[in-house]
Amino acid sequence: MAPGMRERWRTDAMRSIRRTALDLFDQRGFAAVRIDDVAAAAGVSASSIYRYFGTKEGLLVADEFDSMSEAEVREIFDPEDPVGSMVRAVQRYEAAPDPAPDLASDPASGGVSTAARRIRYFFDEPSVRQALFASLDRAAQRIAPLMVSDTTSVTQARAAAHALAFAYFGALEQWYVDGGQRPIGEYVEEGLGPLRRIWSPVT
Amino acid sequence: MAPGMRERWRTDAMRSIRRTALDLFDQRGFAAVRIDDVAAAAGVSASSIYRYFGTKEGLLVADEFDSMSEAEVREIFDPEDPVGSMVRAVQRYEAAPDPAPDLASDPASGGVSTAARRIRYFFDEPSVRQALFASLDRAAQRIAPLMVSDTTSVTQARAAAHALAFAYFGALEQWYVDGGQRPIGEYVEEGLGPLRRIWSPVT
DNA sequence: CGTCCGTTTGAAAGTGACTGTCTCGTCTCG
DNA sequence: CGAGACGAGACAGTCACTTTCAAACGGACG
Repeated sequence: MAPGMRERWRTDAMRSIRRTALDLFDQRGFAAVRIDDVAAAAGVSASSIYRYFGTKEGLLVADEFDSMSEAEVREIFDPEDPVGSMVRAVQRYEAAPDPAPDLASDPASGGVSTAARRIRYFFDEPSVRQALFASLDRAAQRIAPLMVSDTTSVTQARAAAHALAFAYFGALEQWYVDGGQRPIGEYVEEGLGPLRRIWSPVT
Repeated sequence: MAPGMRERWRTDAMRSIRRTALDLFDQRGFAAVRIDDVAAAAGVSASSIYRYFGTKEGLLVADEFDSMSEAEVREIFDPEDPVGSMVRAVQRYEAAPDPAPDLASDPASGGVSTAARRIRYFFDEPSVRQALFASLDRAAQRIAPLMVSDTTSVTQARAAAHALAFAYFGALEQWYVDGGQRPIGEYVEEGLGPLRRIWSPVT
């Protein structure tokens, strides 16, 4: 359970790098910022950034889902109520405080959480959008096996998993397009609501 | 209506380049083939390949949908029966002959249509898979507005469009994983079938 | 048939994301 | 405290992709 100093330092470094990168992206634009710039500003080497995040887009698209164990996935995702699971997941995400809540809020961030600031790139920056698709795809691959049942074939489970993951994306995009006035959860509930008619709790 | 020699030559060149690229990919693997190799083998410049296809993945992921007019999309996609539309679309694709049916079948191709040979890369090559996602995303963006109705909000339409497009992908992947024994149409029908309970013909 | 114009092509140089390898410093464990 | 494992930085290399520019080509018109 004790992670060891090494691992903890790595986690802290990753948070710091991501914050630095986000600040730079907001200032100069995603395309205009090079990995070297982020590395220099964060005080690490470019190699490390690739070790940590894999790609430039990885700085924005965190795969909390990827690092979850099978058990954790099962806990979050209920095959009996997939739509409700997604709604709860996004509500938890929305309510969750910053992974690195800064005591002294950075002037560049304007007090907005990094989670909220990242989302803009999901929809405006094509390459980031693509990376997000890849992330949703991986998530779908993980929940698909959980959906197989007596009444749901492997093919149907696979289709359903991708349908859920990307319908979720669609709802999120609409939330973004609308300027994020109403809470995200409502959009997911509204957008995915019709899917309850297929996989509803207590069928 | 007469396209002019220039345009026709361009179309022929594109077909030829794609065939050449596919042959090279099959021989040496996608990653091991450079754009320069394709250019040299096809007798064009690398610049032209980027002009024609945009990216290396574009050589495999053709966006017939992108080049369709609004009217053509409306003709193919029936908002009253979205699932049926997808099934019919894939059946048409499956039945359609090669865009460039070779009189003398290339020994490298083994008589398999280029359409069938391409699919392998959709699922095995990560970057191609991503490019396909982008293509499905664009398709979803186009059909989403068509799905808005009295009973379907903008949010629901957007979610539904992405759900349909990517559920389709899931069904296709299962078809591929199974080794493509049964026809694709059956997989799409099976995988997307449950969605009929939401948007069925003659509600 | 010759000429001019607009579009397209190829050539070439440049950019930057990403990879592989090596060495060195630092943490962990005995 | 020392041996070994492990991760970070430095560095060179590859290649997808972009931009620019001059030459070549097709098409319309005299």
